[in-house]
Amino acid sequence: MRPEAPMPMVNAEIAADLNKLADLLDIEGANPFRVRAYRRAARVVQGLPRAVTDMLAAGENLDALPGIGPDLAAKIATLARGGELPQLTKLERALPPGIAALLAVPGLGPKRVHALHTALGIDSPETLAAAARAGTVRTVPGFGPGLEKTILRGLAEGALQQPRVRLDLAEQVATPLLAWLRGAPGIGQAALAGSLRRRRETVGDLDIVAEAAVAGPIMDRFVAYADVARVIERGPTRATVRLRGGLQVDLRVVPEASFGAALCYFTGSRAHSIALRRRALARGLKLNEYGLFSGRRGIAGRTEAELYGALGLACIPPELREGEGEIEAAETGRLPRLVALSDLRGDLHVHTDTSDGGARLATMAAAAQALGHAYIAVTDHSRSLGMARGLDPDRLARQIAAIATLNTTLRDFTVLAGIEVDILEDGRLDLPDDILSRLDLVIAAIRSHFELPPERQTERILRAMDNRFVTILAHPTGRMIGRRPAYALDMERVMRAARERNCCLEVNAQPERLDLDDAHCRLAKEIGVKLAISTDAHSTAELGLLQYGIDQARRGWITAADVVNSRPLPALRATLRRG
DNA sequence: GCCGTTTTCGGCCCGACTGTTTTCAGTCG
Repeated sequence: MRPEAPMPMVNAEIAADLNKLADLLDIEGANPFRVRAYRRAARVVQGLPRAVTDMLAAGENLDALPGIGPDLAAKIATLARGGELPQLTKLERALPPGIAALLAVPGLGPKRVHALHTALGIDSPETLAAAARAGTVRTVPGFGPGLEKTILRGLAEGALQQPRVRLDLAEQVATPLLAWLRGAPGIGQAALAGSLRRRRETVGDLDIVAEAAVAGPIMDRFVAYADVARVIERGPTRATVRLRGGLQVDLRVVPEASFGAALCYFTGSRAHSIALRRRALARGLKLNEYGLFSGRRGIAGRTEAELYGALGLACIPPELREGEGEIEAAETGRLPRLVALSDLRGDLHVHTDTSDGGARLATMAAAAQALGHAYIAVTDHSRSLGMARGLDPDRLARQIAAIATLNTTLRDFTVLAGIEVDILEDGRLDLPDDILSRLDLVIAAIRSHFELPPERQTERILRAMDNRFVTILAHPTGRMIGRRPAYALDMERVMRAARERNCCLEVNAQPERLDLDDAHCRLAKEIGVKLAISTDAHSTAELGLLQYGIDQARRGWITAADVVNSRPLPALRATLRRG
């Protein structure tokens, strides 16, 4: 028997190891900037649209990535190939495994964790809880009864694993809260900031920025909100609460002259904010949440546009503020004009009650037209999806006829006949070509056998796209946020194959799918494959989900030209025609 | 550990708030 080859690591595992290394270095008291370099590298790796192992195999230099130099590039390569980092092994020997989890306890950072470990041997949330209950935590220099209480409460509230919340759910919480705040006396502008404003697929907490000459009344109203479970922190201009649902909310109130600067600062991301501040410093200026200053003289801060302008930048849309090249683009006038909801002319993935949708064909068409669409594609499920009452060729033929009849009654609106056809395990499609050939478009989808090895999964999809009637690949990774990971496949190969075959990839706008995600959208643009942003609506209400797909596409630097359903119907038809 | 329109060495974002302290360190965003 040959010795077992080391198991290559996927990006998320590499990022986890880099974060673990950062945590342990932090607790050990390493140079905080060095720690930050590791954390930044972890984020970069986590956000890559492609597997590090693939990049290495293609001979790419990892140190071309932002924030990754020769040392980190070597460490990442070692991890990717399944090797061990001596540095990490050594740290893990010196510090017990549970200790990094302590950093997640509110009020505890690296210094205090280090102090607790040194003084009391605390090395896990369990030993910490015991010590806090016994009242020995307060005996450590720098600790007191207050911190002990904070720690106990944090542990009790399960703050250790506060999960991120899906964007749409966070929005449902944030919208009424913002409306409530707007009722405060003396309040001017007020806006949601943070990752919700950047439209990340999930958010960790809510950030709100408000403008007023006097902050007091707004703070009062904030903490009096009916949904507030606990006030965590409250100063004159800033407060933090936890809502009953568990979400934490930060409010910051600033004077009118500072609103743009505060909004920018609290929108982040942190990487973007840091880059802006460095840029200000390089020009002999200072940037903070109150504005941009030359000495004591304020230069900008009332609006974001003014702020970016004063830094020599075009105003950067919030969705791009991730520290991934947007500042360089804004400097040289290469910011894309991002696709907007108003660019879309229709929706290319819609279900009716013929399969598992909730509304009838005519109802869905009318609802879509009322939204301002010029067309929709009705794409019910194919037969192998039995639980969804999938269509066989006969029922599909009847639906094609029904759509043709409906179209004769519609003005300035067209229903395209389509199908969401299952890709079978071997890559064949669930319906024969003779019926597919009669459709305006064909969406191919994986709905079973998620666990195939990556090579087989990729080949399966490529084979499905070999069918000349397939126009769109639905929810290409199959992930469900918080419920199911993406199936393993070589996305870059899928994208190149799709481009060669003139096939589009879907950006599925269902908030729990958002598939493709932002990073994959950006990769699609690089590779030159076209996208279809669709709702996969199963009811008239879900036709309104398009915005969530737009959000991810914007985060992926996508313009209207990259999106097929931004085209008028004749151009769309020409695009969808296969070789 | 990274990085360069001041720098290849010496910097690295900045302020609010809390709890512990008699003036500030640590955490957080």
